Amino acid sequence: MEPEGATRALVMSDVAARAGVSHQTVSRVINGHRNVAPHTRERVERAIRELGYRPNSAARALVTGSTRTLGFVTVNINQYGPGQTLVGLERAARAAGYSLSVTVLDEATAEAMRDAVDRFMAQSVDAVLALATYDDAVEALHQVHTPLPLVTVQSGGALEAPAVGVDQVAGARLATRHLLDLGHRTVHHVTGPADSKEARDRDEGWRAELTAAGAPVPVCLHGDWTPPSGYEAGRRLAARKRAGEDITAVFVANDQMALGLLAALHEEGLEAPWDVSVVGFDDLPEAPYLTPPLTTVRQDFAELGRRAVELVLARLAGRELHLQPVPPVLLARASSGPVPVGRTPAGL
Amino acid sequence: MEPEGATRALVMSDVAARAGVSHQTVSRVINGHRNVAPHTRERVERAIRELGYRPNSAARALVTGSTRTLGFVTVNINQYGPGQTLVGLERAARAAGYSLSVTVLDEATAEAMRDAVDRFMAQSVDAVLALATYDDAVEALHQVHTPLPLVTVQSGGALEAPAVGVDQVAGARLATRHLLDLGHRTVHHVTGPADSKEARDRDEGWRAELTAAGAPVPVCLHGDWTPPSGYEAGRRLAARKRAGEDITAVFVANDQMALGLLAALHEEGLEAPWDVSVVGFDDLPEAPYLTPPLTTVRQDFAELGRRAVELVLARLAGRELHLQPVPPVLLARASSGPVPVGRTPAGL
DNA sequence: CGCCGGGATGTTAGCGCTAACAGGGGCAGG
DNA sequence: CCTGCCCCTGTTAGCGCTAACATCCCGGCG
Repeated sequence: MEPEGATRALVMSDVAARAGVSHQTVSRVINGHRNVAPHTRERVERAIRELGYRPNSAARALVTGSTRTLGFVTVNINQYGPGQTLVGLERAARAAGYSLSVTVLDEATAEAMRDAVDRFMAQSVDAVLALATYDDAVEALHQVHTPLPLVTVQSGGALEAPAVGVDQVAGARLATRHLLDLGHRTVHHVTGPADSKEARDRDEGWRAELTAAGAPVPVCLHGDWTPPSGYEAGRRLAARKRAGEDITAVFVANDQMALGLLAALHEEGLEAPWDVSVVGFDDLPEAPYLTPPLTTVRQDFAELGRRAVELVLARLAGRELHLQPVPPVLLARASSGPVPVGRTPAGL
Repeated sequence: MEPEGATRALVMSDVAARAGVSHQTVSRVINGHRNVAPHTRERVERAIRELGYRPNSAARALVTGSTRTLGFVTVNINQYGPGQTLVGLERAARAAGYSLSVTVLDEATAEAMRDAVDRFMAQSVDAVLALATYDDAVEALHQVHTPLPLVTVQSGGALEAPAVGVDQVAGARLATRHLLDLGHRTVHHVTGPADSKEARDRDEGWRAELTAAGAPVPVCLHGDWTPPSGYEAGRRLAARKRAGEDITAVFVANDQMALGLLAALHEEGLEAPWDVSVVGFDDLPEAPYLTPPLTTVRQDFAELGRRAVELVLARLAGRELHLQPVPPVLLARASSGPVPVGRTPAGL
């Protein structure tokens, strides 16, 4: 047993010498080639173990052309969705024997995106995964002429590149349907930023469900995913309600804004679900503990990550693969209830 | 102008040929060596630009022994702190010309940690950054005999390895002091998980401040960072208060638990700050929009990331560097107020 | 008995880059 | 005008690995 504190880096020929074979045989063992005698294989494996040898990945990458690294670029990881997507992706990549190199964009501009992909190329990652919900980012991705396989996540198919995502439209319909089922005449909507495909998809789903139900489609309010913007929307909504507008249900495009909205409503003396029902999107860990617990739509990020990696590996293997969007799930909690007319909640 | 759609990867000698120099001169230009005639340098640079050439990082890594990649290993990135730390780190690493390879541990066990570091070694990253707030992780880090420079983040100096962190003790003292200054006789505390150094540091800071002020040190409640555990603590606290215990102020070890606690209190008919003052830790984006807006302690993760990278680069350069912990900041909001005796809040 | 085929192993040639040394031309000083 | 030095540039030799080819040995068959 060799002491593991190596003064000099171990190389393949050290293993070869110890096993009494050529370095090429060691290489064959490591790469699992057949045509190695069982006896030899075992001796080599023992030598590797005893020495604690690790193949040099740079040398390997140089000759094979693959670094077994995936690049992931995203914006705004401080939001729940991107963060969870990262976790899901990393887990899936690791399971497949790949490392994940991460870039967090400061801003969702075309230039920043191009720069990030550029860095990935320089780093010679095998493929790039991009969380591209913002149009700027998507556009930048369009412009990047790269021989690298590219898979976009949550881009809503806005790009011809292979993509995976959670079905945002379906999620929004779920939320809207839920409120309609509760007896609300219609549902108001607070959107995410207009340049986000995700936000537009949720808007579209909301609109579609309303139309399908023959409900009027109210003018919607606009936010930017952040709690302050939800707060602002809440104030405006409260004012409109006080002015006599018939507002009983609101679908907010994400939980963070819903939280801000709830706070504003509360300040204005309006309480969910009694005065107005509120549904969010994302299912933050905090959602069940808001006042009131927030009804919301959950996205399965682990599954999303798994599919993204699956897709990228398929492309790497030259296979074409088409994946259906991941279906979201509605979680009904206390923030949504029947229409406020003094009756106790009855329906569902 | 060459068309950039390359059928074959560009190599250094392509650039050399175009610029009419040897590949070594190209190398010199790329690596910013002096002793290159301005005229030549410019011609080479133009050729690089026109061809869109990018040096092959694997070849470079092979010969220099450096991949210019940093490995970052963390647990539980779905929490705000780790996520923000990642962002800060990535930003700082990128600014220094390094890439960040990320591993998210499924569980904070020694084995998982060892495995992660192992992978990093195989990947030949230049150094490893570890977010090691859990004892298991710290212990694992102890056991990992690696020639790789290792810098721990938020480990509270529990390891002899160089470390950076936000001063948790100071943050907890800030929170406690704030409540004491408001006139509370003492401050109760909901801790994080016992095997987290961060949690213990906050506990220690709370205890120290109380002792320094000559205030009694109540038995504390235990949570695990999650909203449900905070909720649970809130219920118990409410019960104790109803049972006649003198509870007027609570310092909760993080915002997520504080949120759960607030919800439980609300359910029990207790409202902050009227019935009890609550202070959290982290400053989630949601904190200002809770009901009531949460007083909390903010950690500067961007700065933390910067220092971590600074430290790791110093070690890589052979310099020894000792950095002071990053000071946290208290943000007083509506969830904390004077002792409840029927008076309206006055001070601050 | 010699030849052939195929499995096991060794040898050689790069992958694309940087480091170390070699050369060559200009300018100052003798 | 030559020497010597310095600045610039080119040439050569690897980094550690894998792929392709060469070699060897063995058994089977004509």
